[in-house]
Amino acid sequence: MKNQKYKAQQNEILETARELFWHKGYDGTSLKDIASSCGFETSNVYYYYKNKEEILYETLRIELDKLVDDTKQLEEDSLKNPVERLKAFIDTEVKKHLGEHRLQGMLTDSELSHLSAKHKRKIVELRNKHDDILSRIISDGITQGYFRDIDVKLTVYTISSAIIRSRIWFSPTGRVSIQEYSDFIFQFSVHALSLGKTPVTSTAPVAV
Amino acid sequence: MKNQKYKAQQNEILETARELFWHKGYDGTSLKDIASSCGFETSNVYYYYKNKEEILYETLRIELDKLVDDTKQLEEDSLKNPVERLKAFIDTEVKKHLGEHRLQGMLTDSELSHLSAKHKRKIVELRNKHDDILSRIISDGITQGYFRDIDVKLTVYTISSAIIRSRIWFSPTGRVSIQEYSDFIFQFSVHALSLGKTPVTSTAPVAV
Amino acid sequence: MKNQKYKAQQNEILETARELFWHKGYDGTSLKDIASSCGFETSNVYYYYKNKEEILYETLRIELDKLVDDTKQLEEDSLKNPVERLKAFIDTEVKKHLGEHRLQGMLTDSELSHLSAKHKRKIVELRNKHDDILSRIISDGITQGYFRDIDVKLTVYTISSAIIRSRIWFSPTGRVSIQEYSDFIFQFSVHALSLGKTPVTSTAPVAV
Amino acid sequence: MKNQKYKAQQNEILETARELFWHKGYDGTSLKDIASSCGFETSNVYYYYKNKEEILYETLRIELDKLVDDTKQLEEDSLKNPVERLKAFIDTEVKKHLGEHRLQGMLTDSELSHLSAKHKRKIVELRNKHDDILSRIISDGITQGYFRDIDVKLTVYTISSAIIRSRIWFSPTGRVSIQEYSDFIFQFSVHALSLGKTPVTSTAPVAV
DNA sequence: CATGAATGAGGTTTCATTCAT
DNA sequence: AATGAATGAAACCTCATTCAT
Repeated sequence: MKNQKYKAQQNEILETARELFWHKGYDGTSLKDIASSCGFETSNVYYYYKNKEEILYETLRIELDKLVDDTKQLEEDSLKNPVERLKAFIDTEVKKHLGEHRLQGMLTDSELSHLSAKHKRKIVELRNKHDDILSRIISDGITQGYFRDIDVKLTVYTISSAIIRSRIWFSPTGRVSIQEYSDFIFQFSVHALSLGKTPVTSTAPVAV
Repeated sequence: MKNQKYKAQQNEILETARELFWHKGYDGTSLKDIASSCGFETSNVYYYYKNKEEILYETLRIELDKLVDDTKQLEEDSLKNPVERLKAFIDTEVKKHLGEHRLQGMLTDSELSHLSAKHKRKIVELRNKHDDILSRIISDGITQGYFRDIDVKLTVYTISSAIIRSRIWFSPTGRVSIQEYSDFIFQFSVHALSLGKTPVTSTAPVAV
Repeated sequence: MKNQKYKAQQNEILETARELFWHKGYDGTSLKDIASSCGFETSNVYYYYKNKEEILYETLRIELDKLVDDTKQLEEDSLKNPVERLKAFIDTEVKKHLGEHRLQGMLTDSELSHLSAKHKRKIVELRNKHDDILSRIISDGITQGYFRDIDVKLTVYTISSAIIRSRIWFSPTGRVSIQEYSDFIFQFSVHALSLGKTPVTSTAPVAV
Repeated sequence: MKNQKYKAQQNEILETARELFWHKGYDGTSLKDIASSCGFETSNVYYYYKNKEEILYETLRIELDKLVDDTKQLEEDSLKNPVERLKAFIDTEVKKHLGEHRLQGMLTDSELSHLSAKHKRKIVELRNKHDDILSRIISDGITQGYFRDIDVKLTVYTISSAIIRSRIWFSPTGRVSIQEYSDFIFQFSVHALSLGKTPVTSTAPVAV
């Protein structure tokens, strides 16, 4: 049975790898990069992980596990109304993606090809489970009359894209705080989902 | 002076490289991959390009040049109203990203690190120029009373993210056509930018 | 289409590899060993062969092809009587195994496990084809009354073993010439296959 | 002074190593393979042996010691006549090579190169001692008129080869039992050593 | 205009070995 | 008596790049 120090080292490797994979991509990150960042030699990585692919898999799995965990309570429609659930969902996600322990949403896409068939299946499954949570919020909102009748899948993709890509341009030292950006995405989405006719038209400018 | 055939070959390499860079990333794409796809030997690539980095640079430069070209006419505020300009912008972009000659939006982010300092500066400059076009449309829309008062930069990022990431989940054989998705993004954005109070609230459900 | 120099280089690698595999085994031979013996760098080997396994396969395949080729004419029972065919077979084999271009019989056994499934099948097939030639000679000899009724398969194995293992102890500078050893094996075998009752018994010593 | 448990562990390592060396060769067997098969960690092997080479040496030494032990009584010419001694020798050897505790005759050849100079000398010495036992049986047989006048050394090599290589094709589940094969080799050899003129000629077929 | 041939750096991985515990 | 943790050498292999032809 592996003790605490072993698990701690595994964790450090994972954290380091995640950060590096994010910045330089899977192919662009060498095990030497990872090992050096951890302060030991390349070969020692193999004491903790079978190979590079396993590190990628663990990275992705843990990320998605956490994501699903943090949002799964929002699935229960009884708790709150869909608007509040949407707000909570976006808030959780944005903070996950931009906060201290940033999630590397991008990994989920381009790096999937490096996974073994079995691992890929597992990861896609988790990703779908996560998407389903947002889907449910949107469709509940439509059914219960909070949102207009809109394509649920496209909506999920659009909102997710905005959150995931925020990682690219968001700067912790910038003008906008994480909370402000979270609020922005929520407001943007909620306006987009608003009931009623298209509020602006291209032919007749609407006065203030 | 290089003749036409030379340029044609350069172009084929570039097109091929772009496609491969997109699918497998810069690090995941070898010059042999590119050469093989073009039907000749690796060493021949060096007759057309100095090195791999130059191919990446050209790939990015041309992409962004085209993007800027295709959208720069929308900058002139006199032509049409901002709503129409937004529609045209989104339409052009979505088609660029999802159509036959897909743009590799992703390149613009993670692959920048592979460029030399000089090349990086040039690419970032172009990207900013492109972002400015959308910025201008949004801010014109606000000034002229078409859109509500909203953070322009965040809006630009959000809309761009939705478009760029569409590449990841969009399937040409799927249920949704490119035109439909373009329309969806436009409607989504235009709702989000709509004037008036927040159309839904979390406390009072709006009846059907 | 690969030209002559390419094929010549491939051949040199193969010859070198064969010699090294024989002396040090497959696992004990590094590609650097092979490359160094050929006078170039390790990486250049990959210009000629896909990987190490392919070199092993080619080594074995060519050897066995040659063996089968050289002995297949002996299969035709019409030509000569089985005793002469046995003599010719043994002579060919011994010379193949001990002569200038020594065949590496040992490879056929222990190194099979390093081959891919497809390659292994091919090699075993060739080896069986070769064994069949000797089998046919023995069984023809029995049928035609030259040899006593003896287990054909065990006989084939026993004679083959003597020939193959000669590689281990035979010294070109030693007391015995290749021809003498070939004659010895033939005489030994022919006595062993002789008709009649067991010529010596353990209970009654046979006087001179 | 090392106690019994220590020696028992040493022995288990040796037995395991012997089996693995045989199946995969010295280079193809890792200390981890050996340790895992014994049920403990790699580093623990070093508590019992100085290094890998020592394990190989001990493996070979013990094998040959046992071989010599088991056959040395056959050396005394007074005991039985040479034919019976040959039968006993072959029987012992075949059973050693094919029985439960199979001897790894092959090791004696290709793996010698991994030994230090001192160890190599010792092993070759033991091998020669073993060969001498068979030599003595054959030469006694010739002197006492049991066998025809034949090259003793070549005979020893030929019979040994048949026995050693049996390991390669013999299958415990096959058609032939160990005892049957032992008898076969004995009969084959005894025929080969039989007195009298060559019992078959290539010119005049001998009728049944 | 293109290939042939080679190299050297670097990547992933394995493995014998060590040393502290 | 055995494990934990780490290392360094070396293995296989890939790849960008070069240069002669």
